[in-house]
Amino acid sequence: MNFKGEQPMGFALFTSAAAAMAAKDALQNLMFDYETNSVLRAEMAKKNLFVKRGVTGTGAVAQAFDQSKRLRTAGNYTPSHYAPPGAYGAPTPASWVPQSYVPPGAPYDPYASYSMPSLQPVARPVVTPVAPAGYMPMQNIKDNPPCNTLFVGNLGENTSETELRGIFSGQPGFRQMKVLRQGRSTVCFIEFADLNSAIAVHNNLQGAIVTSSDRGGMRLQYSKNPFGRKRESVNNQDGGAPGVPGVTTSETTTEPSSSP
DNA sequence: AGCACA
Repeated sequence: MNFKGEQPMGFALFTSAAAAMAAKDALQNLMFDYETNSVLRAEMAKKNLFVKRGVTGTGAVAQAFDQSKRLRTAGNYTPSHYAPPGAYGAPTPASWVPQSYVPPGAPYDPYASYSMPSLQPVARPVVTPVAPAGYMPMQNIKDNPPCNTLFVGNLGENTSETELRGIFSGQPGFRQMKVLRQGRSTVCFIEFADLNSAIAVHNNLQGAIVTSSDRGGMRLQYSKNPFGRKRESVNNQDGGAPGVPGVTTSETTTEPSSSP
């Protein structure tokens, strides 16, 4: 290899430790330069990336700081502002780094207005109160019941299919993707192997920025018509009788052959 | 603010 000791490196912040580990495994040993046979090596960082959101509004570019450097330079550092690390697993006290910094009076929750009553209590990543780099706040007003296929909206007309594929094809459970051009906007369908994979991506990549799109973050919804699911006739065993579906009261129960 | 393909 050409590099000796001085190798380029980078850090990426994920919405949850689980998501970070999934990405790490997905990208591990990925060959990113076929000419030099350069292979990507991914590790969990020793410290969490501290991300500060720009103050100027929607177009502001997020800036990332090394948490350790920030701790060194921070003036009045009040640990009382830090919340317990929630679902990140019990960290050893020695290596514990404050995870959820809540700016006093300015809590920021990109998923604040998002609620899905029909969602089953599946493990959702703890929402980071500060937007990660590369994400935009995204309102997801109307959504469909969770299924294994995601609908991607808020994509500009010249959104690169290659970029979308790069974003989604590495996600756990990814099956296939279809891009649909609709005049001045683009939509995209992604099928996953199972419901949980779709839910994870729906939550983790909500509002993620697609560079080739000119509309900021993408909107992730569950598809109305999942991949490969034909509209199947539901269990209608009552022969299509209108009104009350076959309610069986104790009085009307018929014995098969009570007569001689 | 837009849901195709089987």
